[in-house]
Amino acid sequence: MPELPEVEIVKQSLKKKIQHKKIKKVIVSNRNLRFKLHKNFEKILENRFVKKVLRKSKYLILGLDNSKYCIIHLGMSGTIHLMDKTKNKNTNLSFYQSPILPKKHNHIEIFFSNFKIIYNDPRRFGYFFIIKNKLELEKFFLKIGPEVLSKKLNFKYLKKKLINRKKNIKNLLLDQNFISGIGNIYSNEILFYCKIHPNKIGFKITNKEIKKLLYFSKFVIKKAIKYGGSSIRDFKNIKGSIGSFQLEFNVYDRENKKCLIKGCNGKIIKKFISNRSSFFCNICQK
DNA sequence: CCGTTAACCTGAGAGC
DNA sequence: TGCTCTCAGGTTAACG
Repeated sequence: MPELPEVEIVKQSLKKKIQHKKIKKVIVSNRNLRFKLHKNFEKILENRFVKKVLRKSKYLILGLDNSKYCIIHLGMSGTIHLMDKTKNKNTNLSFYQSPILPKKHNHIEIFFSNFKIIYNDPRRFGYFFIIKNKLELEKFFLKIGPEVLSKKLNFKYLKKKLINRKKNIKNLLLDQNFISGIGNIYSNEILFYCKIHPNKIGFKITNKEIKKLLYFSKFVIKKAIKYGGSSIRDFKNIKGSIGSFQLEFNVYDRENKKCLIKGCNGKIIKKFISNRSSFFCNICQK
């Protein structure tokens, strides 16, 4: 269930482990992920060197030495685990979820010389996608909105995109064609910092608020990366977890708690806005 | 084109 | 203990 910061952390640990390494073997036990796995998935990956490990928005990208790319989206419950052959020890690279993984949800195993990585995904909303070449990769990412941290996300872009938009700002922040990389946790946190009500309609967002949105969306995402992402729900079970942004939440999962702004007597409201839970201060956010 | 809703899945936790 | 219900960090097809 990762957003940009969590995917970034997975990328960093994955890169350290598999970049410049050769894929020896691939074993797939379930091809039915969000999208059916490529017919020749194993063949395409086997005996290839991983030249690059990248991340764009919420996607992981493995660049192979045959000019192909493997894009990975973790969906809501996808995690990547590392199994060391010699130590027979399982390390969860996606530490935002419990390291205990029921084997029945291990769908893909990628073997390197003395370790393997395992893709585990109970809900199977995640997917692996093969991209032919660099041009196709660029095309793929042109279809989604600018990444929250990119320079393409600027005042001019937001101003233009907000004209006549009747969607509320919470939904717009979650819309990957509007801005990519933000999910439910961070959209709530960003709007809290901006003091904008999640239900505020796009075209009613003022210039001053656009500036705040730009500043705080980049600020929150960068801060979350710095804290190693958010480890929620199972995080208490994870020893040695470095993801600690959940301790910095102002609104997410803080229903009925006091607003953390000094002097504000507001409390945090939980409300469903378009099927996603929204958390906001009933006084601060207008 | 735009906006909304339901759907895709499984498992954890709450309430009874 | 066990049943039923709701909810979960995401996306997208289908519809009006």
